[in-house]
Amino acid sequence: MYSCSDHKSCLSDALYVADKICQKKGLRFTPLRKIILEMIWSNHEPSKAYDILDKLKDVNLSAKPPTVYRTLDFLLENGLIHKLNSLNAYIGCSHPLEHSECFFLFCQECKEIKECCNKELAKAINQTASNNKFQPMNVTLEIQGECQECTDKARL
Amino acid sequence: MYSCSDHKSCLSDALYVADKICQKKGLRFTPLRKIILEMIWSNHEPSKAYDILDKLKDVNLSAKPPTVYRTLDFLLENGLIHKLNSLNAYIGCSHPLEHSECFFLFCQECKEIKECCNKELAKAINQTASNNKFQPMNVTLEIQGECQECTDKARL
DNA sequence: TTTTATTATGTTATAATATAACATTTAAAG
DNA sequence: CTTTAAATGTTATATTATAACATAATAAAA
Repeated sequence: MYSCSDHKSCLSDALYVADKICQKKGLRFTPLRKIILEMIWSNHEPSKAYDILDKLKDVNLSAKPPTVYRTLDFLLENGLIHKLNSLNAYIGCSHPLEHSECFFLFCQECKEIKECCNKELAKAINQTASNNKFQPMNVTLEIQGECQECTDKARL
Repeated sequence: MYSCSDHKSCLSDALYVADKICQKKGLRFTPLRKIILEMIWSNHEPSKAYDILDKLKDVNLSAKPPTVYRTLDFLLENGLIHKLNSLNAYIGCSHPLEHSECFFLFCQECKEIKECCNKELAKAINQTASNNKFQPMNVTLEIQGECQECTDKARL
């Protein structure tokens, strides 16, 4: 799905923005937080907590689940990553702080995630909630399917 | 959130429809499947797999996780229940077979779920997918927040 | 600059959710 | 019937996540 011509810049941009945000909010972007965010941004696929833990053990032999989950919580709380509930996995946020409602397209073929934020859709969701006299606080919208590239490949 | 004046009829309707659907599809609506669907429909709150297992043990002492998960899989596959990914819980489908895309409102206060299916919203989602050249196959839309009744109560 | 408070991380243990693999039973089809 | 297929039983284990308490590192106050 992704055609980022230079993934290194996806990664470095994400780290740069994360650092900025932490500075602005007076939060500490510690080495642990940085390395885990780096791992999550190593590609555009969702990362599983225990896979992160395994990688982390290469660096820190004594890493344990709470090490990872605490860091994921920090990153989630500060909008630097998202949790994909339908996959029990985590993905870097491609535009932290810019909005609150993010939607996800997950290609079951190439396993890549695309974060797509669309005001029309957000509006439609809020309208639906409103029609039901419901005050939305947290929206999970995850669309699984197949991206164009994979559909094209399958046709060959 | 719910004001079903007579919940017994929610339950009996659901069981009746499930039975009909199984007949139509040539599937067996066994006692186990029926009792678990009944448990799920005992209220409008999401049911957790291990809570179902605990209840099931009252009836069948030797019930074990696969007993429950297999039955949940059957009910899911045949559109009789939905899984709420953001809660790791299950809820009865309020209109099996009538459509494929169901959205959920979950009130964090009263814990009730409302299934809300809205063509406009489904259209907006498909449009978003289409704009991203993406073929949707499975949509998870779960809105957590507060229902009117609970908001009103809090104001008193 | 030392002390104190706060935040982050380490560590042990366990909870909660879910599935694999194989055995047995039950019901359906021939 | 009896053979086959579907459902359920059973044992074991995988996967995901958190509670609770100990220690270390940093920041703030004195």
